Amino acid sequence: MLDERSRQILNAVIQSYINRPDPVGSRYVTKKYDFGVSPATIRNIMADLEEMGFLSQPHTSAGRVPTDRGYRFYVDSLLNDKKCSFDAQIAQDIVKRLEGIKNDINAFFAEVSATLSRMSNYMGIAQPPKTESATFKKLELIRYKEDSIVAVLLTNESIIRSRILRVAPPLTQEDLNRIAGYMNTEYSGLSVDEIRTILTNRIKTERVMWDNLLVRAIKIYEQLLAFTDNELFMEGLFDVMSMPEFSDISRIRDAYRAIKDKHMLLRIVEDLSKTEGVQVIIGAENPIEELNRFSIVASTYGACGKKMGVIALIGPTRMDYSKAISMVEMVSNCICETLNESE
Amino acid sequence: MLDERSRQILNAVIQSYINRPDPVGSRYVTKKYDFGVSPATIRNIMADLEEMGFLSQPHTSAGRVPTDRGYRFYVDSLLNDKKCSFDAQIAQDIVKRLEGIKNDINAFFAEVSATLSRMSNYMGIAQPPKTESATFKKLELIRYKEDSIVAVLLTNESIIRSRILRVAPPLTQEDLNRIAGYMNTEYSGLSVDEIRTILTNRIKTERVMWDNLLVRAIKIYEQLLAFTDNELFMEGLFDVMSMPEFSDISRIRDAYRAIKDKHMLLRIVEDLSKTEGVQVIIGAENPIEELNRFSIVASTYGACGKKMGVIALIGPTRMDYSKAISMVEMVSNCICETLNESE
DNA sequence: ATTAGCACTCTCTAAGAGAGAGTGCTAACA
DNA sequence: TGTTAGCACTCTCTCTTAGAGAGTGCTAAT
Repeated sequence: MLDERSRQILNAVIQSYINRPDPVGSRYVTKKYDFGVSPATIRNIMADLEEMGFLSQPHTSAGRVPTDRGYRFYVDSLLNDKKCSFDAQIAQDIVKRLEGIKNDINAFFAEVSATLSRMSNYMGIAQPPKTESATFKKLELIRYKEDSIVAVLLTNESIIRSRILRVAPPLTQEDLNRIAGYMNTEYSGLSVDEIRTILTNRIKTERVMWDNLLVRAIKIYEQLLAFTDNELFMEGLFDVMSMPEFSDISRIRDAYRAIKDKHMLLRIVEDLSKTEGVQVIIGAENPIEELNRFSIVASTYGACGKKMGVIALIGPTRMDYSKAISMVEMVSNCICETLNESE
Repeated sequence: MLDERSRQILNAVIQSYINRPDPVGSRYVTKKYDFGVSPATIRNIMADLEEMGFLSQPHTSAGRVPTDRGYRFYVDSLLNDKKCSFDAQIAQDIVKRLEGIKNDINAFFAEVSATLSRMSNYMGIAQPPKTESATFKKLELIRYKEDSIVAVLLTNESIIRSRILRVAPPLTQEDLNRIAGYMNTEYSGLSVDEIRTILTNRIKTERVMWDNLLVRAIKIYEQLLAFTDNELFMEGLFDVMSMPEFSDISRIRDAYRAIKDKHMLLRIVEDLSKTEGVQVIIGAENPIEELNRFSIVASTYGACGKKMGVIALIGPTRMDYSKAISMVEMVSNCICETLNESE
């Protein structure tokens, strides 16, 4: 439905516009790209492209601007074509930088989001792996004060979760040791979430054989998991906001609030985490209205084939998709590499 | 040097300007505040105040705007006069909200900064207590993988610090227990920092009596403290940035970077933490040039008379100092209360 | 000491003119 | 039939100008 030349012109317009957010005119296209035809011809084709919904005009006598549909076409052909691969050197640098802090899962993913942002000038987002999907390694329970204990949960994925929990009635350190011992011998190697299911089933079927302590164990375990430290690291919000298309500060207020709102982003990220590989959400494709002028390039990451979380870049719809996609892809690979090494 | 009426007029101008950042004219003052004199008189006095450096004019035929010196005068007399005390109800609400999360020191101070920001519409900053100044309660060491252990440090102040540490050569769980046991029996109740000093001294004087393990203990302890999770929570950056005086987005770029830069803020906060009580830094009083158009209202907080950290509000120089001061004061008290209860 | 009156200064806004960029259409051309 | 040159037209942007409005400083009168 779109001949080769039209596609090339569409690409030319989009790339121009990505470089600088000014409407692209026919004359400019002939000057900058060598199609061997006159501006008038370009104009005709651009009019066609507009009719098909790939381009639009801010006003009658302005150049053309890509529509979301235009970007979509562009991105799809980008995803199908060759991947513009990244400099291996850069990847090495990132791996090296991440290597140093892989033992601190939060610092690690904070650095991931910072790296994404720094390299792209868009907003970088990194969701650390959920404790729930990690592999239970060890539980340690320590008496803290009369009515409170400290529970420390270790997983194979270098995730440590430690919390002060309220327990009533009080438990002795011996009790705690027995509970922890039970958990550690029985459940080591299962996923944190599986254990939760098993525990709740167990209490139904076995009817308090282990008596009190099993119940207490479950309570503690639940309490420990109740804290959703479902963090999301983001960096570079302001970089995006200071791009020329957002120079009118009043208009971006809502967008800012939406982007800043971690919960809202989390919802999107959760959706994304269902699908593997790089995904691109362009402008109004996003269900969140406030984000209609932004695009998201996201990818899941994981180790050993297991999806563990999502990283993403958020930028204006006219973002450099080619760069963003390859960057997200690369960083995702770096994460996998680093995580796998630490196994 | 300043008669009563002049002071009142200065106050009037400043309060007007705080409400809305428009230069304040003589006519406006007579209308809004009832001094029983004509605009001409006000003009004379304002001219005097300008001469003394408390007010200035954006241009010859505009109203007056307070200078930093004007604000300083205003704030000082504010601090000397009655404290505008806060609604006890609000304080109760805050205490209640904080109560629920006092066991998670990070969530706690994240909430503090959010509360400060939400209530004032300025930027709220909260520095959680440093681990170093907390009281050592217990150290727990757990073997994690061949060459790494998990160290968990508990303090009386509900601070948990847990890290994966690399240890070489490997240590058995027994070794770890001995090290932890040693630390727990010897040092419980001292401050985390004191212990550090004692340990290093000890190794010098006692010359490796405890042999290897003491050295290992010190190494682990140092390693654990090496991570400066000297966090600073901030909330509401954008609220400040979207105030009318910053409507020109390009001009606030540097300021944004300065404010966002936690390290820079940390330096200021560190300075502030030396002095007790509420402190106000107005505009250019701040050594950081990028922050010359902002003011900071800060206060230390602590429990049992011990200074533990700093909270602050950052806003434009025309911020509502009265409100900001009493708010910071109140929140500081709420923190103290909550922390003391948990002892 | 205070005030009314007045000339003056500066900003802000609206309106208008002209330049510039880019389009769509038409008619000619290969 | 696809391409192109030419041209009138549209819309934005910028610059200028003029006038309104707000507020001042000064002077002379109270």
